[in-house]
Amino acid sequence: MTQQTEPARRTPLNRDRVLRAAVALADRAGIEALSMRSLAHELDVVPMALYKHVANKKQLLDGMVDVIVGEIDPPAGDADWKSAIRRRVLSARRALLRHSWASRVIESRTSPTPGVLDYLNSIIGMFRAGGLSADLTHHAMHALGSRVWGFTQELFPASPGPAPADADPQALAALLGEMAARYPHIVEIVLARPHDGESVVGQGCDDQFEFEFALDLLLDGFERLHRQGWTSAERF
Amino acid sequence: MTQQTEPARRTPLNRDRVLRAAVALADRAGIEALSMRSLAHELDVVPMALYKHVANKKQLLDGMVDVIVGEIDPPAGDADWKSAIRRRVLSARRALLRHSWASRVIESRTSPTPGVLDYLNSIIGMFRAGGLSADLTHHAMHALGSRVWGFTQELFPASPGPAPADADPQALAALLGEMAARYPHIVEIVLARPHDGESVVGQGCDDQFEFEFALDLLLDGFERLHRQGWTSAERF
DNA sequence: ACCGCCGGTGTACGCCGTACACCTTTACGG
DNA sequence: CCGTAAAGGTGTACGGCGTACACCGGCGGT
Repeated sequence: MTQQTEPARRTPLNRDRVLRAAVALADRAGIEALSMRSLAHELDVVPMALYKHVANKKQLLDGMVDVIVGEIDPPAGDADWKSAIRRRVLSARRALLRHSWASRVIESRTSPTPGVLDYLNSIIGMFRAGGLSADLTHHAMHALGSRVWGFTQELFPASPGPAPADADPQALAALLGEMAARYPHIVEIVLARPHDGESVVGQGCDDQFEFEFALDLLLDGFERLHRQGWTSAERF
Repeated sequence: MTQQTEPARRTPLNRDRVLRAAVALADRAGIEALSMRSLAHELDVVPMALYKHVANKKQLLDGMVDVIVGEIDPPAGDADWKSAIRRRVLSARRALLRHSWASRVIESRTSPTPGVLDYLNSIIGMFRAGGLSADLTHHAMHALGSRVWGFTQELFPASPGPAPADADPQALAALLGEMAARYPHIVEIVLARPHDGESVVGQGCDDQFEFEFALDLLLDGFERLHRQGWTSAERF
């Protein structure tokens, strides 16, 4: 028989399948569990096979970034520049939140990929279309920083100390006491959720609110500067 | 002779010497060249010796962060909250700029060290001393994000494409042309330095200016919200 | 005189990324 | 129809990493 009885022939790999599998694996097992070997195993292939489709691991990560960037909604034509940019950035945020590893990978990339450049180019274009000067737009992009991607560096990646979901509440309260003695301002701030829930530990912050708060503060600032015809030459 | 003729006995290691050597090595050779092995070699010691002084590499990096945080100037008592915070943050920036790897390490740390907590606590205290509510301060800290450390995620870590210090200007100009065709807005922005130097490629941005621009935009925003008695409950 | 501990050693394990030579399958031009 | 060359997958191997674990010399305290 010329046909192999084996379950047909594996459909051959290609760059796209590799990238998608990498994204899926990182989603499921975490970015630190993504190695060329583990990815190859996932694809039922020997590690070196991957190198026929991506040059090296850096390029793999770059490709994964572009996959995620491709999930960001295209700009919506209507609306003023401010809310158009706001919407787009929040869309980027949703994409990044779907892949919790993505922000860390974007941070660590050392040279921009075409997809990244496309996105940045288009955001800049939205500022310009809104009438902001190239000068102001330049500084606005810097001011946004990683916020154009919809994320901010978390100051407290998790609650400090051991995970909150362990140990008896006795010890937990004691720990909070220690914290309050040593870092009174931090504790006060962490507990500062205006009214409602008075759970002992502030159950974390509303990240979405925090993000929009800062984003709006910046966008409003840009708008104000734009209206008053600001140029960077003013501060000689 | 009971005395060894060898150059006496090596003064024994301790945690502090290890951390300082690690910082020095990272400064000199880059953070990616810092391994337990290379650090041990630097200290004329076998790799495993380090583990008598730091639990593992994560803790080594945490310790290095605390060394850098220790370089940040203490708060200066005089002056209003805004300029006091401004000064402190810019001092943090100077410390981080002295150790170019530090921002990346701070970003990647997963749980805060005592030194980090001290610093954040004191910044928060400065907001509170200025009269800002715990609520507003909370959001202000989030809005600052990594900017309390004096750095911002760079959008273009270097100029895109190959390093600028190579190849003939002919090819470089052609590359710029391609860029301008594909990413017109980016190119316009990059070249938008108000008057002076008209070098072909914008020779990079004035990072210090960009940082202060964004920092002041945020601080001014906080001040405005403070003056008008803003609380987060407003946006129900 | 002894013991215990502290700091430094040596060996080894299991990961990692990837260079390189090899083999199979497929596509195509003569 | 065949020969060949490319494309895609394999196997082996190397050097590097973090670190577990057993060990050992010398010093201080009893």
